[in-house]
Amino acid sequence: MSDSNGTPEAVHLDAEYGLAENPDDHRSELRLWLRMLTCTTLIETEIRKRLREQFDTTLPRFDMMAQLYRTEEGVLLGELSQRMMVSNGNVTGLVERLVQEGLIERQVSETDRRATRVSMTPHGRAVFAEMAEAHAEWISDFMSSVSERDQERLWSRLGGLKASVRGALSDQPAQGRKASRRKRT
Amino acid sequence: MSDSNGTPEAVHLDAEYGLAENPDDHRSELRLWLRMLTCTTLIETEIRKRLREQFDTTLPRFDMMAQLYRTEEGVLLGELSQRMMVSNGNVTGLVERLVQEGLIERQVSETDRRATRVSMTPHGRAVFAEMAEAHAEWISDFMSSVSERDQERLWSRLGGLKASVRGALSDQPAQGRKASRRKRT
DNA sequence: GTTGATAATTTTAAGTTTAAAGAATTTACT
DNA sequence: AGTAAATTCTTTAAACTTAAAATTATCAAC
Repeated sequence: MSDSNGTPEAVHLDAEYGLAENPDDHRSELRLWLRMLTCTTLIETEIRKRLREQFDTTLPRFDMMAQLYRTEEGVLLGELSQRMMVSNGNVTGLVERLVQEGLIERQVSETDRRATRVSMTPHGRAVFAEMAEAHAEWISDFMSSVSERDQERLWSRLGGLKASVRGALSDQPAQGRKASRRKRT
Repeated sequence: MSDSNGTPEAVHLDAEYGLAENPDDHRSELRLWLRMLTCTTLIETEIRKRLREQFDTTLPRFDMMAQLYRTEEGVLLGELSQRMMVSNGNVTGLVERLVQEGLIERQVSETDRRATRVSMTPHGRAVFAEMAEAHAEWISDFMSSVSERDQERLWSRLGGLKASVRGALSDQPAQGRKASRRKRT
């Protein structure tokens, strides 16, 4: 099995290694799960590498800026935590580093002094716009062999999967939050 | 918009927040990418939580044990790094912790004293078998609203995506490894 | 006006993760 | 046989990440 210059094709190991040999040992859900993990990790690893090499930044910082870029009026930290799907403590640290780089800024909420709203500085916007363009090109390139139609189908079916997961999680007993407060008539 | 007991449905924020409002600002590839991220993060977060609560362990440790479980004769550290899709340095640390827990053990390779092979202890196997069963049930439950047919389609199309990504990455210029060495006739 | 429950974020301790440098070993070349 | 290059893993420094406790603030109930 050779590529065009006669050398053996690279053999890639990843999270799916060894599944094909024992197909009955693994339910289809598990194989699907490992494939999702493999695909996202593959892409993430390459994005991380290119962000470091070309923009001297990290993937979590890029992710935070991406969320802030989409909301010009700024985002509360709690909301940022949810949108980035990371813990509050992690957000605090990331914000600190981006503030130090002059890319974002904090404002204490005028209506609730516990809350902090974070937004991008003009400088941050300019820097991010450049990274975002490159990032979009990379993603496009990664998916260049997948037809628009297949991408659309994947997007749609992953939406079904997402709803299934959300549904399964919401059937869990609530952990004593919000549901019992605010009894106002 | 209410669920069955009349309260408003929970509103979930995640990495896809804000995309629908500006569909033209984002290529389909980007939306697909963010959906993939959202799905995998959603599932990972819940698995992590249950592993901690029910088995007092962490997701990376579980992942390492899952790879070792599939290969009874043990795995070299470099190969483990590839199969787990994490760096060599990370693997070293994780191995150390699992060795300390008595779940896995190291053997220096007889044929190459640089290399270390890692395998599960009998105790580790027993512990992992239990976790693996629960884990498979969880994944099944998460995907319970997705038909077998749709899972099959997702698996297949994600395979196409994976190949596309691999292809895009292999078109990158090699970084001076193996390819330029070994001129032997 | 006071109080207890809740909310929003920070801090803490621990684990994970990366990239790069270092050490020991192996392999290829001369 | 000697040497240079490559390999395999460990160590290091820094960043990220989590869960839980702590701190500060808000708000509904009384």
